[in-house]
Amino acid sequence: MELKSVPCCEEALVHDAAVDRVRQNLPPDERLYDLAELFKIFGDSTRVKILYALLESELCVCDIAKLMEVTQSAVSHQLRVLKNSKLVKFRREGKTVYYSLADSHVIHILDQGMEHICE
Amino acid sequence: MELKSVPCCEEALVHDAAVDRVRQNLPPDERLYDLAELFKIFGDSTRVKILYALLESELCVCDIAKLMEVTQSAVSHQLRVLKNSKLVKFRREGKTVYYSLADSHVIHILDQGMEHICE
DNA sequence: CAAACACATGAACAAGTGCTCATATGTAGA
DNA sequence: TCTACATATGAGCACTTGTTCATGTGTTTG
Repeated sequence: MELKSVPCCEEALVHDAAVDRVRQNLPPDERLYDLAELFKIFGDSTRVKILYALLESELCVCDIAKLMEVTQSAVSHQLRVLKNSKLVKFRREGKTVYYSLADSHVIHILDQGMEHICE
Repeated sequence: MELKSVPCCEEALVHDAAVDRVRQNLPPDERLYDLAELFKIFGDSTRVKILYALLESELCVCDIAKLMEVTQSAVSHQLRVLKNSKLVKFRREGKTVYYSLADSHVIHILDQGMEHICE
């Protein structure tokens, strides 16, 4: 993508030093991209609700659907997203599949977010 | 929205207890919705990059645009989103507007996410 | 194997999002 | 007040996303 060469703030010399310093300490683009992808997963109320539900107890797809009052299909689609992002794991027992949180990072991320909300 | 009355998993009696318990400990829908809205803000690489930049130093709009190699307009739009969510604050000095992180919650949320990425 | 159940998945569509472009607002200086 | 600069904002558009509906896959039971 090309950028127009717009005249920028003229205190350039002063700010350039700060900009360069910031640029050097910035995580690589790819990592920032991955981080945004992760938060994107948490950025949907259906998925957040699923995660909070699994925080309490391991649950099968059907139970989650009942709990949330959405279709089994919708839940299944979202569980796939969560599974791909390694946020939940699952085990099969006969016909039913039980989902649970993959690790404690999920809890910590949710907690930090909640803390900001409840200021 | 109406839901089709689909026959659900038949161990209903067993699971219903778990479902009810989970339902009771679940945060209210509105809170879950707000939480998702918060994470949605972090779910964009442009905004995440802006936040990481501000983590180092207070910066004016133009510097951020230079740093990120995007247009001033794009930065300004995103800063508005961050401002509305109380994730950044700003101060005016003549023609230029300096932005900085609103509080330390932002840092903690980013950190928790990074930790999950870098597993 | 056939039937029933739990779950997964693909297509399609409506709603939301982030960018660009053009323009408006606010500020400082002549 | 006129001009230049820094930033903000509105409209339009391409792209993404979450849901629904229909159907496919996998498992158990008869």
